[in-house]
Amino acid sequence: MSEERSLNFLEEIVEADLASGKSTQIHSRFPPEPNGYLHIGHAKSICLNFGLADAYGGKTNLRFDDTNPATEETEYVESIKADVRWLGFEWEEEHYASDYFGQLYAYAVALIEKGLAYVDDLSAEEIAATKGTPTEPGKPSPFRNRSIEENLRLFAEMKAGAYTDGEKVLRAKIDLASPNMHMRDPIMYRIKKTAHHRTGNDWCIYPMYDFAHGQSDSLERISHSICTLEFEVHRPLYTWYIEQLGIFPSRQFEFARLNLTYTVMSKRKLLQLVQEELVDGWDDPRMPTLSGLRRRGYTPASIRHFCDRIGVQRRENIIDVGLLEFCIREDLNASALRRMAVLDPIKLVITNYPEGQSELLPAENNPEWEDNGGYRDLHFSRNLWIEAEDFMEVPAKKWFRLAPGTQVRLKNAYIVTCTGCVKDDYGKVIEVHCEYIPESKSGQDSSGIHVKGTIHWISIDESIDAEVRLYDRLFQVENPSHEEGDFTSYINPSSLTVISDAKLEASLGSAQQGEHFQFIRKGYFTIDSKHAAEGKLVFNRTVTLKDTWSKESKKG
RNA sequence: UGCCCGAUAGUAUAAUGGUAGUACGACAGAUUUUGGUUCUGUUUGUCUUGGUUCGAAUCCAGGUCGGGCAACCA
Repeated sequence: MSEERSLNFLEEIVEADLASGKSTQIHSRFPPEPNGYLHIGHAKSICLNFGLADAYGGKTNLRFDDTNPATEETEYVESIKADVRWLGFEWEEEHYASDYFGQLYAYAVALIEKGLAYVDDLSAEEIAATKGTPTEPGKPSPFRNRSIEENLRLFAEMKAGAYTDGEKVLRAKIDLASPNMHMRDPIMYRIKKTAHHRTGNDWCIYPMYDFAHGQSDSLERISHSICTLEFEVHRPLYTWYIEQLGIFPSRQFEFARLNLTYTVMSKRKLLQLVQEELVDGWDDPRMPTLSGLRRRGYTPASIRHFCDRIGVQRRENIIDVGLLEFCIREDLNASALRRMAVLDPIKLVITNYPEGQSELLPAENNPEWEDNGGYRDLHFSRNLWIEAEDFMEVPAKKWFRLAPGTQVRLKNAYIVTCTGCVKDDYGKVIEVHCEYIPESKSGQDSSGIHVKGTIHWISIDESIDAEVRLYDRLFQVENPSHEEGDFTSYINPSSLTVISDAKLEASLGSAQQGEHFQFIRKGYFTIDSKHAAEGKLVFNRTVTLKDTWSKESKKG
């Protein structure tokens, strides 16, 4: 965070609250529901909550909003905790809304005793039908005026399991004519005879989110409860419960959720992609989940920087995924080791380099570092692999690479002059020929020749094989959710390309999971945590390098 | 035809009644043994109509457009 950076609206609120004494300490919380994996939209919320507390000397809790046992699982709890830690944050206290079930039940009883809640026997359909519409008031349930004693008895019976799912609910008695639909006698408790991931079969009634969230914040003394915009209309209800119960007044502030181009961000849609096997699980490297980004090779720092840069406001937004890519390139450019890898190999024969001869040439590990990050030795010989796309028999305009008669430098080695190529019976180029210039050796070049192009290469004798997985954006359109029809019909059919026979420099044979490499001129890569196995190297492409040539070549 | 929220370059985000700035992108150039990095420059913006004011992106009013709200989901 740079010093001259201006405050975002949440920081302004916090500073004002601290200055006025409204808050003495900032206490925030990240409140996920354990029913799915965290995605980059959650990262925005995490960075906001933890960042705010951090900046003002406060603390942040992790609280699982686990009030719906039907969809929640311990597996998700574990993945969420791992993802938050991976992102680089550690919470002060770990809580579960389910820890408050007893307290919440007591709160409900208190509201019944104040005549502010009643047990309703209407079915879900009947309640919906009598709720009215945004322009018409709702109609009271025939059970709305039950006595406090009867409500107390019925609610206790609900808790004791005397009724079946859906047979009765507990409703707050507020205002059926409210223009805010959430105030039209909202449901507080429903019967669900379902085992809960933490409380097992202790309960058969569960509080609704609206009856749990605000009180949970209050119980934890959360000073600033920040959430996304869609909960804005819930705020009056949240406040109503707090006031009627006379408990600590946490205050809620809403911000606009993150949207990213060429992907989807709703848990429902992400779940659909997983269930329909349109992707390889929640951690598919094309997914915007934190586990997917991690497997893809994104670093926690790059995601944190991204969240810093996108800012926070209350207006709907869609961030260009190019900004995320900029952030990871920025990070990896500074940290990743440079290595040579040929993804689409074609043979290059240096016809004037003696058969059987070879030499070791030093290559820098990272030109951004002091001393270039040290050097490793590259094996050089007569027969090399080069990238097929680095040769054009009929060169394009502004072509700096190999074509009959042109000169290029082989990175860290010699300048070569292309003398021609060999084709198969179908006219496909299968071999490129060239002659090297001995006095142009890298680091001791006395040739005086300046070439525009430099290409990467691998000595055929010393190369190793690997599978390389190239990823592109998952969707073909900027905003799949805004298109006609099912969003899955906009999936990019070439979002994954698997190369089974890439040629890598030998040093990559010892690559470890979690290490990041720049394959020179090709992009940033990391070991795939899922497909790599003993004796089988598999790399994921995190992101390509910025490619001004591809733009230039498209100009025609 | 209800209620709530919002509207600043292509995308985000500042300017808090006083010179519309920054980032990413795009474009042009320099440097470069990665068509990478780095550096320099250029381009594009206050939704609209009124009002208040010496002065409005900012305050007020009307309009337009966008988002949200009628789950026993969160």
